[in-house]
Amino acid sequence: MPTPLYQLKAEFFKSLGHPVRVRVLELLSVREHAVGEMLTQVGVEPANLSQQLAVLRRAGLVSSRRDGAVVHYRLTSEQVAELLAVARNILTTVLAGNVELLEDLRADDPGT
Amino acid sequence: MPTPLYQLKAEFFKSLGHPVRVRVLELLSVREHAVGEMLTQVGVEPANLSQQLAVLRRAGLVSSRRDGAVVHYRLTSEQVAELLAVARNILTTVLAGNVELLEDLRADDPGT
DNA sequence: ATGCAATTATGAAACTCTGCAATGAACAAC
DNA sequence: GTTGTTCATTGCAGAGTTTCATAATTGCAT
Repeated sequence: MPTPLYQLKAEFFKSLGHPVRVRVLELLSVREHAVGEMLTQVGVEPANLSQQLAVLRRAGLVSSRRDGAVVHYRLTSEQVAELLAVARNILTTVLAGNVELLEDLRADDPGT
Repeated sequence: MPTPLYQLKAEFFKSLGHPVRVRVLELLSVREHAVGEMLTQVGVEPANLSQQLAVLRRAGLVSSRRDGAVVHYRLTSEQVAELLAVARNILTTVLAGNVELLEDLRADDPGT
């Protein structure tokens, strides 16, 4: 298997590796959103949000459409919502594992 | 929704955002692998591979087990394989979109 | 023209990556 | 038991990226 393919896949995941970008994708998983709408939900500077949106656009994950003064964003594929769902499941599993660890730690009295 | 949750999700995706780490996860999607095995498949310095494995371990995506001199790695959850599959699908969609763009470009003769 | 929405430009701080050197862990040979 | 070897991990430092704020710019409507 060619190396550049792994590079491509890695770039793909990198584009998801930012809290604002994750938040945006979750908003867009529900429905199309205007930039202004997202601004109030996400709570970052407009310029910052634009930069993160640009990353998602370059990755091909979202597309934008201008309607008068406002710009609307949407997912390019519903599969992105599915990806986020699977990721959430894994995170749940992993964190559940950590909770067990914490309980083990609590039960592990060093004094006895 | 609390901000640290998005931070957590972002960290999760970040841990997938490196070609070596993607490659490792794909190998482990098939079956458990020893570090030495992966070394020959991935083609990076041992120290480098160890670092990438450490990232995956800290993220809770893989677990390791020592068997004599060699260390074996496995996925902590089969769901990781599913995640990679969904990602591959999205990437296919996105790249197909790009191919169309390229064809459009080719058909777009600026001379006429 | 003026104002509002969104994007782009730029630069400083923070973080990631990777090779090299050093360290640790298991095991065989002596 | 300790010496030598192999397998794997950790520490460190430089080079390279990413992030985010401020400032400047573009696009559209009034």
